[in-house]
Amino acid sequence: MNLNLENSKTQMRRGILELCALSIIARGEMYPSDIIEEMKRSDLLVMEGTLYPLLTRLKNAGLLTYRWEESKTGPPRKYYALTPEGELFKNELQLTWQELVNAVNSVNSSSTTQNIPSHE
Amino acid sequence: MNLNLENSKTQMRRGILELCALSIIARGEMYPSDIIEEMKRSDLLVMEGTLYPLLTRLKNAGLLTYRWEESKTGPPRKYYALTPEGELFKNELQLTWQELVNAVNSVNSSSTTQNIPSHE
DNA sequence: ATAAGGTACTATGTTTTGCAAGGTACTGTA
DNA sequence: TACAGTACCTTGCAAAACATAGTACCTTAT
Repeated sequence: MNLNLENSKTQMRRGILELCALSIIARGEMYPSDIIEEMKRSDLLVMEGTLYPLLTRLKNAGLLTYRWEESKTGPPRKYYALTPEGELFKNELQLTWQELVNAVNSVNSSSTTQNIPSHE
Repeated sequence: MNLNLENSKTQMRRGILELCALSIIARGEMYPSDIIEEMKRSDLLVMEGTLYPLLTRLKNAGLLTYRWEESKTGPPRKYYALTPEGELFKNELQLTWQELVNAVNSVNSSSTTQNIPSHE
């Protein structure tokens, strides 16, 4: 039951990666190493062992498709793209994310003013 | 392997509740039903079965303390308050949260401009 | 006194997911 | 053939949210 910052960060990442992967792929076809690079660029570290199962889940849910493409520097790559359903779901997730941000801001902002002076 | 909005919402909530609970308690002593009410007010639904174990974890980690207080309308209540360590940890979590928000915004914002015209 | 109903706290089992670690397979070079 | 690099995949573990059920205390009514 380790309660440290690293662990909390991991917990916060949950459910966010789904949205971020969809958002990044929405820019255009991408293969996993590209996606990892893009996330790194935004200070969102992702492990291979996280991303591959995630992409498989999204593909099985009909939100992504992929095509194989040969590479000159190694084995062939899976280039992912959004399906129409994926586009819809991405938009819903963005809305959900925005609502969550608002909720957290709301909880945190009211902490400064409220000190509830007790009658005395 | 259900991939629906409700599930994604739940996953996004993860790790946030810890921060929100600390933030709410930071306003002053609270007992669990109060906290649930406060969160509901900010559109952050929490189940009893989630909050009670969470508070226990935070207390065992030395971030919270509590005292019993009698109630006129039912059994005694556990009023929680932050320890100095809890205050510190709350601040760290807020920073972590802000970094995450920035990262997600960064990923989502660049989706409009980037279309990477390929050389041809 | 006892029963009923509400409030508050606790415990158990399931599910999901991030991550670490390890594995497979294709490519080019020495 | 051996190797290094790239890319993809799988397995097992741990943490946490939730549903559900249960315990305990208090007040009120019969």
